[in-house]
Amino acid sequence: MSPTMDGTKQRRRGDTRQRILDVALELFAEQGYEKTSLREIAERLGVTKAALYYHFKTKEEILVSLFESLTRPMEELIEWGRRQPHTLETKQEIVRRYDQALAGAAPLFRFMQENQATVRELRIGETFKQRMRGLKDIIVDPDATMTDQVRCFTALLTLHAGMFLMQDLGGDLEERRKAALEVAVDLVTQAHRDAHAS
Amino acid sequence: MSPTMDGTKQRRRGDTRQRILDVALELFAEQGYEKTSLREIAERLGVTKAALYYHFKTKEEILVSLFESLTRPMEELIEWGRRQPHTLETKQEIVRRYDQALAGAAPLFRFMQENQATVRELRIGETFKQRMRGLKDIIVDPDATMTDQVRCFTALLTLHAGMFLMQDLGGDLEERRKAALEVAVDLVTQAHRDAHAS
Amino acid sequence: MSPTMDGTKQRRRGDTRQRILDVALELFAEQGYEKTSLREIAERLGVTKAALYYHFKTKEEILVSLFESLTRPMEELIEWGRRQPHTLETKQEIVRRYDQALAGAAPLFRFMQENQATVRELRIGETFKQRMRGLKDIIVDPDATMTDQVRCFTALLTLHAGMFLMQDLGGDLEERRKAALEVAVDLVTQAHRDAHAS
Amino acid sequence: MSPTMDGTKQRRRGDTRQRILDVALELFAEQGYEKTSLREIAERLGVTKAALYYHFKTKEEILVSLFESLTRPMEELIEWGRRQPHTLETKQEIVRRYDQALAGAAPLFRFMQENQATVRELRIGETFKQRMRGLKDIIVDPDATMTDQVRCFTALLTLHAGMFLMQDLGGDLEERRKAALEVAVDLVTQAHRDAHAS
DNA sequence: CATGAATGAGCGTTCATTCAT
DNA sequence: AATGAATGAACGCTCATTCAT
Repeated sequence: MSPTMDGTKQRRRGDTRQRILDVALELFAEQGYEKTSLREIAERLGVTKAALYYHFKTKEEILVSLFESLTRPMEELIEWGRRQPHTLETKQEIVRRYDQALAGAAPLFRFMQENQATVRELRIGETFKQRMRGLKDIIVDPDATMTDQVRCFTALLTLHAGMFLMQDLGGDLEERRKAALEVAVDLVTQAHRDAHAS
Repeated sequence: MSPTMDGTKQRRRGDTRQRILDVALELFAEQGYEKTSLREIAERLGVTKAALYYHFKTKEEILVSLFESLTRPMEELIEWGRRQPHTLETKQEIVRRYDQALAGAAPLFRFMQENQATVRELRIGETFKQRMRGLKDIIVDPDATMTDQVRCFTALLTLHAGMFLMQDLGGDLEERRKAALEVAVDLVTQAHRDAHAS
Repeated sequence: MSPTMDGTKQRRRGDTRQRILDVALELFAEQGYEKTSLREIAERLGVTKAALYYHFKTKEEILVSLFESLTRPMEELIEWGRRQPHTLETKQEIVRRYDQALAGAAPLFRFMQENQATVRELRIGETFKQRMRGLKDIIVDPDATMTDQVRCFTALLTLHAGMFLMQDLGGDLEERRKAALEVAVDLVTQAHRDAHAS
Repeated sequence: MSPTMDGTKQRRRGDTRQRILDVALELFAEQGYEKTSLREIAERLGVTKAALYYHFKTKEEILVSLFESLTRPMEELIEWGRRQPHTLETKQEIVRRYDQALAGAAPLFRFMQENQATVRELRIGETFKQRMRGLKDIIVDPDATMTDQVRCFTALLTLHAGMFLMQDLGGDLEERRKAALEVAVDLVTQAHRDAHAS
């Protein structure tokens, strides 16, 4: 009965923590945070609730852990953006890279979008808000008119919507994402040109 | 003991139902649907939980009632839009009027936006989805390119964002709303022109 | 708008009390006492719960009233039986008449049978027990062997069973009742003969 | 802190599930199913309501569990009976053994008898009905006259009555049971003889 | 590394009942 | 003769969390 036996069960040794995260993300995204109980997560994994508490101190910590690992790219993007000159090219590149970051952690972002009320009261709420502010500061020119500021903000929104909300437009996901990216780049470009017009 | 006596208690006779709706909307918008308990609503009103059940069959019914009464203008807008020719002017007018509808029921729309995961599982979820689809069908030209379809969809999003999400842009609410409306109209216009270019 | 107008509503004037009893009996028999709520009774009648309280002091009183009016024949039967000589013919006649009494208030007796646990804690519980004891004293000879006493008791049971429990035996209700009556008479007769054998 | 310490608390380790069943049966039989609340059961055990839910999914499941474990002998009896020839001796033996089965789970059977209305709506209702049908099919000859079929059915009833209903006949329980058994055997015998008379 | 057993707080809901009108 | 509005108590159930083993 060595623990290294590669039976279906034993093979999983040590990655329980990751499996918890996987299942939790799936369920959080599907049903929301409050409607997903630890019992449900545990059952789907074939372990007991208490096992979850070996790996995480609270339910919220599971979410924090998911958030931190999955939004690393977004954080790096902001850091990168901060060091760039505020040129049009930078802004366009930010938009393109943010689109990538979104796609890379789609379930989490979907969750964040659909559970805003919940997230607001959680530790990650403020963190996320700051990230969005960081992004905004890069692509929004503070001297621009309010209208152009809105355009830039909307650009970010469009990317989110392209991933999660525009199913009614038909076409497949990739097509919609591509179009959304185009619109987003367009908005940022337009805002930039307005601001730097002679 | 005339019913017009303005005693703190007697004055309230008969309007309990409306007071429940008021308090519920306030709390739903503030904390979310699941985190708002009937106990909380009742306590804030100075009645017992059971009293709520005299006026509404379930917790969900309170929300349904709020939804139905507060989205009437949106419904009427869609009906009006359907009867109009699909001209640019109509689309612009829809956007303007939708902005009005949003402003008139801001707390509810904020609630809908921040509790999407919850709403999706509730009766009003599907209804709301259909409404949004209805709006989309009016301002989105089905023959347009995907990019222009996204532009129209984004226009609607921008209005929502103008009300709830753009606080970081500074300025006051009215300023942001005006700018958002401008961007929205612009997006719809651009999409329309693309589609009807020679 | 005279109250004597024979509109569907107005015609019922004054017999609401009886209509409550009718509906209550139907529901009590169908679903049991505890599972039948006053709300349900009121709704089915198209009145409010409070109206029930105009006619009856408590839920239990509705049942008491049903019981008292529907078991009058049983009471009279016992009074009659007490005045008769304890002959075989009397006993047989008691069985026959009890069969009639049962048939005349079948829903109530079904209710009593299926809700014994509940009835035991209600006011009518003791009353009913005394009635059964009264019946027993007439058809059971106190000097008889225990076996013969059981036979007589079983005779009564058989009648109940004939009305409510023997559906699995096939045939129609009348056929089963006739057979049950025959068996009951038979049991009483056998008990009597045993006791009076030389 | 050895688990064999006979402290009032420690001794109980691991048998909570059984203690729940014991207390539940006692209360269900005494007061009925609906009038017995989980709070009551928990309090009597010195645990919280939630503890019950660790061991059973629902209140109904407690009853199902009681039913299944306590009616095993009845089930085995039916299986045995089905494999026997349909002789008089078999039928008599079934009656005797059923008497034993009843005595072995008296509180449960008393509960089933006194809560028929409730049981009918529960999962065990149909199961129990099928069991009774199974028993009936063994001791009731389908070709017999309705009267003889009723006799056989009555035989089973008599056994039930002997355990629960015949307290008014005086004597002690054992005496009544013996007499009831005698009457039951007699009824079955009589039915069999009628059917197989030349 | 994980389980078994349990808790305390709370939830949405239902009920019989009351009472001023 | 009946309603509208409300209550207090209870119910079955679920949850995140704890802790000895």
